[in-house]
Amino acid sequence: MVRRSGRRPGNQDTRQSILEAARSTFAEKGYDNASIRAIAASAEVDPALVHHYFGTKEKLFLATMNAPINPGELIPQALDGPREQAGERLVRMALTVWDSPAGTAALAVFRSALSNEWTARLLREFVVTQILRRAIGELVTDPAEAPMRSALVATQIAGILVPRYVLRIEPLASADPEILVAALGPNVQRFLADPLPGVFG
Amino acid sequence: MVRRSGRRPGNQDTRQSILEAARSTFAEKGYDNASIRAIAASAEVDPALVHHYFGTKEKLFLATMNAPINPGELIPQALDGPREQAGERLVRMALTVWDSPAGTAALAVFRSALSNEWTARLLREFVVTQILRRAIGELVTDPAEAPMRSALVATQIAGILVPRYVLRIEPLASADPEILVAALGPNVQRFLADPLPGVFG
DNA sequence: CGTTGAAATCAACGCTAGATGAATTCCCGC
DNA sequence: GCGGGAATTCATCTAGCGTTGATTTCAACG
Repeated sequence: MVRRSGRRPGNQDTRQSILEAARSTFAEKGYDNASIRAIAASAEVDPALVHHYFGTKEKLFLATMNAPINPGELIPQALDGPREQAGERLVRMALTVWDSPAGTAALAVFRSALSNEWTARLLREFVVTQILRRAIGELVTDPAEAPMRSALVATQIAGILVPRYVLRIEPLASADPEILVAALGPNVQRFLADPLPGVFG
Repeated sequence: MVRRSGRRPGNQDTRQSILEAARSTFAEKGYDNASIRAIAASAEVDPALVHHYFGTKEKLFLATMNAPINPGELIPQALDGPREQAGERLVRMALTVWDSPAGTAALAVFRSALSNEWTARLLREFVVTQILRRAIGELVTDPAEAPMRSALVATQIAGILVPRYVLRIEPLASADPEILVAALGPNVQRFLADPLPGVFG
């Protein structure tokens, strides 16, 4: 029997609209403060339907993050190019991601990680294994210095993200991305490759 | 009859111990996730007593932050000294504050601000009026450039605080303060006074 | 048709939260 | 030594949460 009887899984845009409502609600309020009931209301749907589709709140969160976050394609772009401008490329990549729709999902993870334990673990593992080791680590020549230099680079990225997307402090929140690239790129570059007296040696 | 309710003999520094319990609990869990019941338990006190002393949860939070946060004395220290090392002094000051007991309160505000709306407003106003305008603004020569330069400096400070105190990512979390001063001081200095091509002009 | 089974809703459970007001106990000035 | 008021606790109230199971609706099939 190829086709079974019964109602076709019709109108699948309900599932999709729940996902979208979840993504924006999680991004806005973080994991804990985003209630399933609020998500359901935002999708104009019964709360129980959310469970029907996604099971638990954790699974809904993971489903929300699963689609948009896929660093596999972006990272090579950041690595490709002259070494002296790697700093600028990293900043530009971060801003591009966070200004895109996928950035909403990233913001959700980030905001949640700051107040919830298991989402924090999620973010930490993702950042360490995917971003720091895989991307930034490649750009640092001396392996012994890689952990500290990667962490310092992360410092710069977090430094933009928090004021610009989480706290929305002006003039950073509405600054043109290229201005931030010009401002922060050299600092990132310094952490990647310049000698750091007082830190190493 | 077993003595269950009623006034406790001696030791009426209860109010103070509630404040301390509140401060550390807020710092650890943020505003929303810190329950009055947990604070009361940590102070070995009935939850209703917390309300008796402080009214609402918001008022308790404000009372908790009121005492320790008083930047009036610190800021002159950061301003005093050679202009070329102002960046390092700012970083050192930030780390000193956050490593002190008062830093617990600051951490509470900061962590709360990342997931809660009204505490975010609280932090924004405090940062903008007290820190940015009053302190960092003094160090920037061109007034037209002050807002952006101050914000960029704030970027650097936030960049250390989040990984070091909120997320506790190594090796930043346990790095010696002077190492971070050496690493980040020059970046801050650049934002304070160096020409920023691509940002201004 | 009638059957089927997914979509969607309803009503409720158990839990935790902040808040309230009455009741109880004790300190302190008189 | 006594009475008022502050300190402390108790028992609740209300509201919202995630979750569950029963129930209803309805398009697609034989």
